[in-house]
Amino acid sequence: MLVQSSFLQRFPAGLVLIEEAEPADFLHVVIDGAVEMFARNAGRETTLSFVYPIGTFILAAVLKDQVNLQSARTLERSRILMIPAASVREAMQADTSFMSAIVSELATGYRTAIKDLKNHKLRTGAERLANWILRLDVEQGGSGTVELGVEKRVLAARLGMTPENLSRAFTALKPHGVEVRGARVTLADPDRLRQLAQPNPIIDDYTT
Amino acid sequence: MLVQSSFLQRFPAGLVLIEEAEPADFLHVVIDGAVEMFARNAGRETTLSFVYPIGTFILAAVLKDQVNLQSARTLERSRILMIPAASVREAMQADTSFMSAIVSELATGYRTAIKDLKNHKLRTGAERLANWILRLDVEQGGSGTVELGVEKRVLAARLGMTPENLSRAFTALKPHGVEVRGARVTLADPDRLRQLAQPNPIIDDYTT
DNA sequence: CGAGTGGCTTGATAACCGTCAATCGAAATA
DNA sequence: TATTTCGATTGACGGTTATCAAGCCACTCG
Repeated sequence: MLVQSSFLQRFPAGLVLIEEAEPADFLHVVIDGAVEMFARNAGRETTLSFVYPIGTFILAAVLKDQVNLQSARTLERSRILMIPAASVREAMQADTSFMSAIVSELATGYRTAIKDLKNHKLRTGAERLANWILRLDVEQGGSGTVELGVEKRVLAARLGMTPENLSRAFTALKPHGVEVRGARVTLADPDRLRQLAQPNPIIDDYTT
Repeated sequence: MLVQSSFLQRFPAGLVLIEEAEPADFLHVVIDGAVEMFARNAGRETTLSFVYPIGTFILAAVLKDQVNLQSARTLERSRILMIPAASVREAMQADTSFMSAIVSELATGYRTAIKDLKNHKLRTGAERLANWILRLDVEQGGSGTVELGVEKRVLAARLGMTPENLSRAFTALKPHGVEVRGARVTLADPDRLRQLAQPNPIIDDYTT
């Protein structure tokens, strides 16, 4: 029933999929590509998260039948599964294991948001960047060579700073063994960077 | 079963109930009093939220059987209902309507965290304070006279600033009709304050 | 090849915020 | 009443970040 009512859509890069303050009509599942969640207020804009396969967005708004708190745009060509909000709510009531999965997904998202809040309230921009790089290094095999994966201005918004400030943050990390060439970052001395970053398992979403 | 295994405890003011990075053994329900959720990192500390009756805390950690991301301390004498984590998880699987309630509570908490993140990334300290006061005014009847309800240094941590900076933020709001005397704030011209604050229903948790 | 484009970087400046130190003031205590 | 205490405030200063402007660089396209 869920699958019957939903449909798979292709979108080009840079397309706005949903707008904040609008009703959450569909639960979105990223099958392929990448999506940026962002929000605006009083002329300012910030990026709240990236969603990669297989990830969902605006689940909470769908469940509460409320408006989106965030907008979403594709970062690249993407395939998105769109499931009508009402179908999600019905399926949840009909299928306990599905509801259980939703609880798990919601709890994880909630905890990630809390971590992000701590990241922003308890760290400077350079520290957030250092931890971002260290996480990427772990995710990419710990070779000491890291691909940023997104444009720097997008990364800046994700880290809660301006592109100018991101440049300066990279410069500040240079004495700690961080070299940047385009989208590729090399770590001469990960331990020294770790000393600055002080990665914390209850803020940063990776182990070791 | 839930009620059988759980117990109601009284705590004095200022007592730490749970510590971050420790396993979530009990779901906590604030029956009476007030609780401050806070977190530390690298010598810094910040307050993430206040919990008043009837509110819960560390629900997500309990459900995922993981460690707390936040610490909790009482702001005043409080009565807390403590429910063993395993009981919560069992009851959830046994009772669909209970699980449904958990979904709702999780989704609300998730959305509140996102709002808070937007509040911090998209506003200055003075703007956050202005919106905080306007929300209190609405909650307290819209009379233009507002009780802060917590010590200023606690409020400062909640708003993500130092006590010194909170003092200066109050001073900055003076030209917008905000007068402070101790814990009581009076709004000479709420509309002028609103013009500065630009309250936004998808950031601030109140409706006009 | 050359001009244009867009992302990135750098510099100058100002706004914002944190830290340290001193002081104020109200409430509790002797 | 005098004193102590502690939260709140103020001033000075430095660190952090945003803004504005200019320049750099790689890539695209004519």
